Amino acid sequence: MDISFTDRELDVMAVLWERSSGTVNEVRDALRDELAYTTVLTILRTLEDKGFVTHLTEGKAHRYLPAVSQDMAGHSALSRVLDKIFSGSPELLLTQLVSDRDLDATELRRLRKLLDDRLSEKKRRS
Amino acid sequence: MDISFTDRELDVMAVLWERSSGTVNEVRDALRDELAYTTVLTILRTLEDKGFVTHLTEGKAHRYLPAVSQDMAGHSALSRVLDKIFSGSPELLLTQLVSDRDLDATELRRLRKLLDDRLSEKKRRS
DNA sequence: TATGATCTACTAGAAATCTAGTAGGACCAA
DNA sequence: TTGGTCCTACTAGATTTCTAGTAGATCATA
Repeated sequence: MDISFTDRELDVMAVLWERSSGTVNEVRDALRDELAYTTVLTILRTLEDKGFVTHLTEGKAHRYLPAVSQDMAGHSALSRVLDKIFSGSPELLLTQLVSDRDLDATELRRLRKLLDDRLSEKKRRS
Repeated sequence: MDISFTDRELDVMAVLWERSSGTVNEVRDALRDELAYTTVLTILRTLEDKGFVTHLTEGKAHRYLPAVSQDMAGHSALSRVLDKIFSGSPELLLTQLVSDRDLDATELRRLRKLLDDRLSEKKRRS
């Protein structure tokens, strides 16, 4: 299954993931750009059509919830970026990541630890 | 400057990056999907309109070249993915990366070395 | 020189995207 | 009970994306 969002849809999903759920107004307020109420509603309905969000009824309004996790979306997005832009090379991607954000030493060490843990876990299992 | 491609455009850019340049036919042959010659031409012209590729004239045909580097495109794509999907957290992104691809120990060590290098470079400069 | 192959330029149509307006229902306050 | 407010459902227009066809130029070759 391929999960992919248009730019606007991604803006909205980011809000829903961040706060776990949201009404039209909550999403609207959280968005950077000033969009009409109905515009945000339309985007949410489109996302619901595509199966990426669901909603509950809350009073007379709807509360929208993500129907796909950040992990799933991240998986799709990352594979696309990795394959098409970084020629499938995780090193290239990581290089870009650390230089882009100019990560500080603490952060770099955290990342390294992450790899260490992964390595020892791998060793243990083999 | 924000660099972003539609799905099809990205397919084409991936080909151009990989082989440094390409005629319509070369690109067409390299694409997974079977597209009409004129379809590929149209995509290249759109990309040229947007300033993402240029072309040279080669005989009666055109040879298209990327006008934006993989690095630049990668920077844009990664920031978007990082911000919107991984909440700006490089750890989350790296976690996804290593688990997605189930990288082997060699690869993991390579990535760790990359971080080590970056760390010592940082130390040296401070 | 006529013909076929190849290439670009132009055109086009369907679908998706992005934005927002209007209608109408429900609810609350005066 | 009427008027305002807030919400969804429906509708709609402009733009972009995706795909590809047609026309016309150019070049090689028979």
